[in-house]
Amino acid sequence: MRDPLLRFAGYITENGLKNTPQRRRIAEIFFRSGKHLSTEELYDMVRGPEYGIGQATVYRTLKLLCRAGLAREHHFGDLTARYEALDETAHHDHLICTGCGKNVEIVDEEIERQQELVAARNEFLLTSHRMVLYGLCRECAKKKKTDPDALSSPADYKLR
Amino acid sequence: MRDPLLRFAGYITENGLKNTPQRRRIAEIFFRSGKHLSTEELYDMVRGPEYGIGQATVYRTLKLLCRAGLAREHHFGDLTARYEALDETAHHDHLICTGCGKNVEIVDEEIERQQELVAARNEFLLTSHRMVLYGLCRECAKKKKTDPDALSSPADYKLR
DNA sequence: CTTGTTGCAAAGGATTTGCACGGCT
DNA sequence: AGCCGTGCAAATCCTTTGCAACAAG
Repeated sequence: MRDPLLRFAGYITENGLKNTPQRRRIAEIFFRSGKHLSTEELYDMVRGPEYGIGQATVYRTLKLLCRAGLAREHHFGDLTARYEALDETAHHDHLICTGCGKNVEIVDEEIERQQELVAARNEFLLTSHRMVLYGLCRECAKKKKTDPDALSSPADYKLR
Repeated sequence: MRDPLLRFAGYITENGLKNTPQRRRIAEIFFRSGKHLSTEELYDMVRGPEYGIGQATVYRTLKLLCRAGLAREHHFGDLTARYEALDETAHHDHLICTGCGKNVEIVDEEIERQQELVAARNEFLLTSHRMVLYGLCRECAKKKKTDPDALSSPADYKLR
């Protein structure tokens, strides 16, 4: 059962919850569209002329998806949370350009292996992790050479 | 010049800012005390009977410390920001127990090296990174075997 | 003196919650 | 019928900002 929508439906019934049209619509749009949406972005996508879905429901459903293990909450540089669909067959980390915000998904077997090792060394049973690399993409690095002030500094980017 | 307080003073003068008693006190307490304080915790430590320091000043000073490269903002599981002193001679990542909240600082040369590689492979100039491993420490893993409900699930922990 | 800094309180932004209503089961 | 879920608006929580008084350089 690979389809996240089905998995969501499964989670719902298994836990005595209810499969409402709002939840279906939110999940559907969430899984279909790109990654790393903020609640507000998703809210905007979800509410059509014929749908009157409330913000609160979006928040609640996103949390529910997290609880179901189908989504994950991120805090990158800004203060608003962003959610990404979680497909256990395709875990990944992030590489973010602090100049233009470009967000590349990465995976590195070697790092994953090493993480397990570090955890074991500390007598921890590793359940998950989160890794974000910050840097400048080629274009922004070049731009920076031309006009150093054109880009906000990495330090500033991480400020909030 | 290893002392962060001196470095802070240096940053202040170099940038035409002012070395006020509030800033001195906040920085002093921040660097002396443990890691990963929230603004509120620091605020409580900073305001003594004889000091009337405002919240806003604590927020502002913490930001300033980040800008000076002497502190770093973190968002672990909760929604409030936590700050940690940054000593460039001792970068580290985190290993957190989702059972009891234990927070172990870790460094792994191999991982650091590999991160550079991954960035380079994507034509990124790496400036910094952040990595948090989540798991269960030995005690909590044991506890979980005895009474699985005694601990909040990792998923819940990460919810917010 | 000039300009940055502070404290307070008000403003802001994101997320949660109380509550009455509506809809599954 | 009973209970969960929804929408709305009010409430919270954390953080930022405007402003007048103040203090460092």
